[in-house]
Amino acid sequence: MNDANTTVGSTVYHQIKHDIIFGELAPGAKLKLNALKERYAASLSTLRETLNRLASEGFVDAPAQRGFFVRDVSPEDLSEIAGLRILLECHALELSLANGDTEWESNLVAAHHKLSRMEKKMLLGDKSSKETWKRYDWEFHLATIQACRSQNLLDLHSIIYDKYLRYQNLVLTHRGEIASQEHADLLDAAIFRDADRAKDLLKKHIIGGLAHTSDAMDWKMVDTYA
Amino acid sequence: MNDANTTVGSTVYHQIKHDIIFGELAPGAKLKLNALKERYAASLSTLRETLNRLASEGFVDAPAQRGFFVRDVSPEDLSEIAGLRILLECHALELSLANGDTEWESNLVAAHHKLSRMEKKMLLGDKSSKETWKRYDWEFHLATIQACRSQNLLDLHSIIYDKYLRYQNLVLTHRGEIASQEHADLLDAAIFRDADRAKDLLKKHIIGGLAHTSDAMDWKMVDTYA
DNA sequence: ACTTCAGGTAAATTCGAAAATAACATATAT
DNA sequence: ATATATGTTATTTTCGAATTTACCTGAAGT
Repeated sequence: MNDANTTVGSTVYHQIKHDIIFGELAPGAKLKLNALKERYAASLSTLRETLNRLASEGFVDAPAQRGFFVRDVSPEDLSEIAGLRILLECHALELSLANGDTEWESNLVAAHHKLSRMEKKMLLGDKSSKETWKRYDWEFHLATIQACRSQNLLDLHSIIYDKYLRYQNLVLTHRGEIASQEHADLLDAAIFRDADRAKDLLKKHIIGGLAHTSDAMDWKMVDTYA
Repeated sequence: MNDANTTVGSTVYHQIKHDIIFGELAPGAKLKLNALKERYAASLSTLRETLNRLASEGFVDAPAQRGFFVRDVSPEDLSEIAGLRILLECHALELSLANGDTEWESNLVAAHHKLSRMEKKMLLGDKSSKETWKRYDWEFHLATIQACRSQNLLDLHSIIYDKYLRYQNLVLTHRGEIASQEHADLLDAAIFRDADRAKDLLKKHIIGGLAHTSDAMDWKMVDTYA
C-alpha cells in the first residue's frame, strides 16, 4: 500500500483484485490465462504469479491442473465472512481505543468527515462515485482500528474486509441513511473511548450490512456468527 | 490439503514453507532465485509463483524489485501472532464445542491419543521424531476446532498456527510435561463441552508457549495480547 | 573526509515458446 | 442406448532466454 509499485506484476495484481471485488469478474467465472493475457496485457508467468497470490488470499480458486476460477459466493461463506469481520474488527477496535493517541483521534475525525461528506452526496442521488465512497468507508473503518498495534491483525482484517465488500458490491441497493448514522455513532463511541458501546455498534453495523445483502440476494441465513 | 497435488509448483510450495517453519531457511535470509533453483530443482517462474503465495501468507517478504526474503522475526511479531492465535482458536473452539457431534468427539479423542503417545516418547528422551510430534500437536488442536463450521476461520487459523510454530521451532527446548498436561485438560473440557474452561485452558496454553519461547530468546515481552 | 556520479556486475522481472495435462468430440463395442 | 475407447483440440504448467532494474565499486568533485 505504501510503495508506488510500478512493476507489471503489482499493477495486474491490484487490477484483478479490484475487478473481483467490484464484480467485474463474476463469482465462479473461469479465468483463462490467454484471455487474461489480452485483458491485462501481461505474460502468462506474471499472471500466474498474480493468480497464485489471489488464490492464497482466497479471492481465486486454483484446483490442481484445472486452471483458475473466481472464488464462488454462497450464503454460508457470507455468514462466515461477516462473523470473522466482527471478530477481528471488534478485537482491533478494543485494542485501538485503548492505545490511540491524539494523532489517531484526529485522523479518525478526518476520515469520518470525508466519509460523511460523501454519504450526503450519495443520499442526494449522486451514483457517480460509488467506488470513491467505498474507499472512504474502508478508510474510516481502518482509521478506527489503526492504533491497535498489531500489523498482523490489520493484514488479516484487510483481507476479510475486502471479501465482505465483494458481497456488498453484488447487490445494487445500499442502506445509506442507516449506515451513515451508524458511522456517526461509532465515531462518537470511539472518541469517548467507550469500547463496549463501540464494539456493540460495530457488530450491529456489520450484521445490518449482512442482512441487507442476504435479503437482496434472497438468501435465508442461519445466524451462526454470534 | 486434500488433493495429492503432484505438480512441481505445489511440491516446491510445501517444501519451502516447511523449510521456513522449521528454521532450515533462517529468518531474514535472502532467497536468491538462482540458488533456490538448484536447491528445489524448479524454474524461476515456478519459484516466483511459490514465493508470491508465501509472501501473501506472510512467510516471505517481497519488497518491490528487490527479490524475496524469509520474513524476519521479532518480539512484537511473536506477541501479535500469539494474540491472534488466542483470538481465532478460542473463537473457533467455542463454535466447535457448540456444534460438534459424536463423530467430532471420537476424532478428537483419537487425535489426543496419538499426541499423548508421542509426548510420552518425547519425555523419555526420544528426540528423533520432533516433526511427527509437531504434526500430532497440530492435528490435536485442529481436531478441537474442526466442528466450528467456518472454513474461512480454519484457513486463517492454519496460517497463524504455522507462524506461531515457526517461533517455537526457533528455540531448542520444549515444555513437554506441562504442555502434555494442558492438552489432557483441554481434551477433558472439550468433551464436557465446558466452553469457558476450554477457552481459558487454551489461552493459558498459548501464553505458556509464548513465555517459554520469549524466555529462551531472551526477549522481554510487553503483554498487549490480552 | 564526505558526497555524487558513472560503469560494470549480479539479480529480479518479464516474456514467448516447449512440454504436459485436461477437455472435448467422435467412433466403436457391449 | 449406454458405456468405453481413441484421437484431436484447448489449456495449463514448466522452462530458458531477453530485458530491466538494483547493487557494488571506484573515480571525480565539493
